[in-house]
Amino acid sequence: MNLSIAEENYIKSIYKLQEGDEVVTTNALAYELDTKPASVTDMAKKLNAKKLIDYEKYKGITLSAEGKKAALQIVRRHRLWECFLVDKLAFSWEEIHELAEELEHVRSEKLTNRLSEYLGNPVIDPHGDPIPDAHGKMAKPRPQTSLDQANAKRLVVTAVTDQSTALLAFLNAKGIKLGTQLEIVAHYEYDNSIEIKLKQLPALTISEQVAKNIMVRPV
Amino acid sequence: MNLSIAEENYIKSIYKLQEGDEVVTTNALAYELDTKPASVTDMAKKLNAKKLIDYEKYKGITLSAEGKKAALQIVRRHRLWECFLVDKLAFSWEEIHELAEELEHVRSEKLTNRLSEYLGNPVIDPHGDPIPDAHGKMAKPRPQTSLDQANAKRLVVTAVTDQSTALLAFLNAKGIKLGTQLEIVAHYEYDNSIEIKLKQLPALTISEQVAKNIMVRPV
DNA sequence: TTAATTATTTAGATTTGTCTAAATAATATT
DNA sequence: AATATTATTTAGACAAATCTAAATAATTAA
Ligand SMILES: [Mn+2]
Ligand SMILES: [Mn+2]
Ligand SMILES: [Mn+2]
Ligand SMILES: [Mn+2]
Repeated sequence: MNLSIAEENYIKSIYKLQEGDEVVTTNALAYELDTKPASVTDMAKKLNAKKLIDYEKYKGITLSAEGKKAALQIVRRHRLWECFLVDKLAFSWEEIHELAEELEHVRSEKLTNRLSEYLGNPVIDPHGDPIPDAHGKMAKPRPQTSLDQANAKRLVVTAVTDQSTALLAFLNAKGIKLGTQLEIVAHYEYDNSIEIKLKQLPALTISEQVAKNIMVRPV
Repeated sequence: MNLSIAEENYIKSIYKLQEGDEVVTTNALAYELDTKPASVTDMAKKLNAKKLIDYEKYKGITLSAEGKKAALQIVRRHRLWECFLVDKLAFSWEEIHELAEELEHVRSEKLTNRLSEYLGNPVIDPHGDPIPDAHGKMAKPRPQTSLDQANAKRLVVTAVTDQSTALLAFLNAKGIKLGTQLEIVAHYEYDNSIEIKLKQLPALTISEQVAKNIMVRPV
């Protein structure tokens, strides 16, 4: 099955929006891909014909087994290139997504596997997301919660769910990265903002929106 | 000026066929790009409108100053990725062209320059071709001739002009690579084949076609 | 349960890059 | 110089991916 770049981007976005087994709606996919619902309907028909998704008029989209396999390969390439850019070329985590969005479309298993090997077969990418192996198997992520719902006091940052440059740049500015340890000092009921403290730094208050996108686990 | 992948491939092929200042013909470009002359005419009109080439009906194609600049950037990316694949991922020289053909279209100056730095700012690629720097400047290639026209006896391989997998695989099999030293043992007038001797190896005879594509210089 | 709203699909158009077949221009041959 | 051959361009078509505007289905609210 030879996929175009556009088809690959659709498959990957469907995978992302599925999160388990939820049906993906036309509008959600259009928003995610920054395109129009009419375009999504067109592509849905095509991917359905290619048996990469299950799609019926008005009933939403899910990946077929084959589509899921394809998605995992694309995600693998995306995340490996992100590792390369950070580990080898010293990019920072807010610059890499865009570049990986293009590099992921170079479809060579040999290249992908060599790259993985060269990087030491990493299992998480610079944003804390797991990297599928050559067979599409992914390490189950260790239990983690978003910072706004954490109940333990002492936490470590394990991932960031929103990968927009804006959020990542904000976290950079505040010294928050993967592995950063922090303590919750206070919850403010008024706007659900949270005061946290990083080692060696003065406490700072972050908005609910930020807290929702930082994943953490205890100690 | 934002170029599509197709436009970049055209620009690069025109650059390749120009070799100095020769006018590139419609048919030659069609052959090089494995497409049809009619398609070349269409694209020529477009690139001319974008001022990347000079083109007049029936008068052939040359790159404009801007087109040449664009070409050098693409060539730079192509050859840097080839270096990466060989030096870091242990690919051999006959496997890399195809992959670089895709990687070259990731248009990020920052990525390109970081990659160059990471590789130690190489000035020749795995096929012996010079790599333009960030400003498009290329080391002038040291004087070299094709093996079939060399008159010195003791020679060193400096480049390979035909980058087809077939030729490169042949050279691999015979132990000929960049930097290989060889001696010309005999010219056979009948078919212009050449007998050569590599250190520690029995002499071998290569066809005129092969000899034409191996570039060498004395000692 | 009808009416209003929202979501989705269809119809028809557009852009990009390609093609085939036919027409025309340039070049080579007699 | 006329003719044959080759090179190039044009005309018209097509596939992929997108869009806008209109139609229709599904959902929600009254
Ligand atoms: Mn992408
Ligand atoms: Mn990532
Ligand atoms: Mn290319
Ligand atoms: Mn090369």
